[in-house]
Amino acid sequence: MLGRRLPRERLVEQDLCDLFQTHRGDVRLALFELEKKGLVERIPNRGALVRGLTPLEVMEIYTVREELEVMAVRIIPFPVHAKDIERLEQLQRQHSSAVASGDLLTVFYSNLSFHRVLYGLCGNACLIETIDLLAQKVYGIRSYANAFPEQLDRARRDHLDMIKALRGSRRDELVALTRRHLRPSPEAYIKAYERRFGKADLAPAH
Amino acid sequence: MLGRRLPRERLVEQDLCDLFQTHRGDVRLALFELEKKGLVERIPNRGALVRGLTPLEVMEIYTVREELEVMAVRIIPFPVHAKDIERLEQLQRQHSSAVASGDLLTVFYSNLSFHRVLYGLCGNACLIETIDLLAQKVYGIRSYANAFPEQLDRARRDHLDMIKALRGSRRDELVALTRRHLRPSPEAYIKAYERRFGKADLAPAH
DNA sequence: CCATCCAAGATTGTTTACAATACGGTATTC
DNA sequence: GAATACCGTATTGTAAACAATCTTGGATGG
Repeated sequence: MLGRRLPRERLVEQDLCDLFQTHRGDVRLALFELEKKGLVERIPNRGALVRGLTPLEVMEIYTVREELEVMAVRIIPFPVHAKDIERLEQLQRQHSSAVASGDLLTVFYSNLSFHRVLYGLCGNACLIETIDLLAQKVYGIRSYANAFPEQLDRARRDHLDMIKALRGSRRDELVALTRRHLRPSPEAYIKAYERRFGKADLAPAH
Repeated sequence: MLGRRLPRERLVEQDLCDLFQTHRGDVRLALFELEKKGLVERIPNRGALVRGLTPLEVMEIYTVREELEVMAVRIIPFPVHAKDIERLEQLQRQHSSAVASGDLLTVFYSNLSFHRVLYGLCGNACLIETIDLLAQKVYGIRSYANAFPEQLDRARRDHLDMIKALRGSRRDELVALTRRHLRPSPEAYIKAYERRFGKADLAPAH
């Protein structure tokens, strides 16, 4: 999620055991799980590698994400309890100061919490979980969008606007903000991808 | 999915090793995976049990399923290729004859294939995968709906109507059919649940 | 009679060792 | 000189043994 591990990089089980101070059983479990999430590619008897996403995959994931996140904000019961708004504002402040100080790890986590709480308001546990799952699939491309400070700042302002819309129970505005908020990430990734590999390549990454 | 294993039934690793002729490593992997899907509950150091779904969970899952399946049929490119229609008809015939002969295992699998091919037409791999994931979460409640032959027959007729709508490129009709097709399963489950435990109980299953 | 404690058994979690497989380089053959 | 066979190494996949934990049943004491 921070762009430290690059696509096609090998993930050797024993190395990960040393790194995370655990045994191969758990590392194995994690690798299989990450494979299911699409973040890791596993080749039998050969090992695991970091998996890159093609622009096509990214677009498809974001299409579904948009549908689900819009669905979530559509079913949030209005008006939202003041306590929930406060919780969001608190996370937003945390996110905001992390953006200001350039602490990308905290940016990542506070942004995550913000959205979890926001979508959590919808009350449908399955929907929340599914939104989370899809977000995880594209963790790896966040580092592209977050490379530009202006993108981070725009996200910060989106959050503020979302809180305002929530407070005023303006659902349509919230839906529009949700859609807008999702756009830049895939766009930044696809642009970066095309700069590197050219426009034609839409085949799965190997 | 066939109702052989009942909620709260224990799943002992060694027993499953014997049953599936494999070693504990793989059984362990499977149990963790099933836990993530919500079909199995794991208690650390104590073991795994078959997990029951509450009516609330079932309703939530079906709400999201409906959204996604409707999304899928909305983006299917029309007209559908004749070859794809034929493939669906073939699976529908298989399903139909399994219903007639009461072969529930084949009913299950041919129904699964039918829907996979149908939603596969939408072309969005992530959407297809997510629909599949949610379907898996409610595999366990199918045995309730399938207990009544008239339900099986209704499903059979739905499939025929869907094929007709596909052939005629009537999208709105397909959407309506998709919604209708999803209704009976959760209803049958919730009715059976209430008969057994009473209406008030909406807490998570233990 | 009830609560508590303890020990035996069952089960999961971890470690280790070993087997199977795939890759890369070197020698061999034509 | 090129293709191929071979072998050592690195890594994954499997098996077995061991340790940790929990449950159960009965004994003990109040």
